[in-house]
Amino acid sequence: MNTTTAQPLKIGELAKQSQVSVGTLRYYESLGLIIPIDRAANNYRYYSPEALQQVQFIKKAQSLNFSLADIQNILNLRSTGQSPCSLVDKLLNEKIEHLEQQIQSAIAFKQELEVFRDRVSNIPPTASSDPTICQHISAVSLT
Amino acid sequence: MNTTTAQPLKIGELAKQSQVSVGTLRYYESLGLIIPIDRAANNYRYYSPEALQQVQFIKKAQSLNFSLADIQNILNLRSTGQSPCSLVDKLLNEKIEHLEQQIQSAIAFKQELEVFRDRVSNIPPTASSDPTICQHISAVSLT
DNA sequence: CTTGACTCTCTAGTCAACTATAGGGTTTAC
DNA sequence: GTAAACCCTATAGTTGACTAGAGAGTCAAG
Repeated sequence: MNTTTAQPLKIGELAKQSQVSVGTLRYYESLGLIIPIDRAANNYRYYSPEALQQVQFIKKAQSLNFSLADIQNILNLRSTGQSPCSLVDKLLNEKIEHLEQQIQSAIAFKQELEVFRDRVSNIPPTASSDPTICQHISAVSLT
Repeated sequence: MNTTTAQPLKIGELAKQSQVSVGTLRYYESLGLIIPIDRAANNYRYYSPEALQQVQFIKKAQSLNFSLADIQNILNLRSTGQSPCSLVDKLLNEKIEHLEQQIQSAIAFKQELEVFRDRVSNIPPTASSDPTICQHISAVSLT
């Protein structure tokens, strides 16, 4: 569809484009997260251009606390005998729900930290070098 | 202030109340995250009741991707020579900012997963047992 | 036709955050 | 006054997610 002819990538190219090390890519493969479309006669890995998006998906999910095992459960369904749809659906619903909880939790925690910060910055200099500040810190903003 | 007389806790009690193992509490102490108010003659650790809140704070921060080192930076300021206020303020501002980014990112990712889920559940059964589903999965919802 | 940049496999090391175990002392309930 | 349940230190092991290194094959430029 694109004007640029989409050629298979060697691992080093995928690494550079995705900002993920070659070692990490091979590690991901060992977990079944990304699989090269081909191994040429020379035994080099060749990746489809979509692999780049897949790696970015992995990175994004990972930055949101998904473990590689989680991600594998989402991505690597080919091997399961059952129809993937209901499975994916279930998994995704769980993940979406969990994400929603995390968002709410993060919003609340951010507010707590803000209250905390404002409290701390209102403590006069003399008081703030008081060792008991730590007691305050530990007691503030902890619902 | 409370009607319940607040007595120092032994490590097992703190563990039970905070749902954190005794081993983990000792580990936290080794990092300087929680410090017992006292060591009795028997060498047992005794914690103030506020320690419970502190442990909950740690757990909450941790669930939001703060490392124990991060948390220690926030909590354990007693030892720094400089006034903690500006330091805490800086740290907290960074953390709040980062949390805000994570929230936005999580919201966006959640939406992506929802789109993804809806796409998957619209694939007819025959298609969904097609091995190429994985190609779709890897190509969908990956901004 | 060789040199340097790439690739391969396999094994081992690292770091964070725990968890478990050994070997011993203490407290509490009966 | 003893047995169970607790506490102590110190060390070692585990898990997840990598990172590094050895030893060897491959490809592209000059």
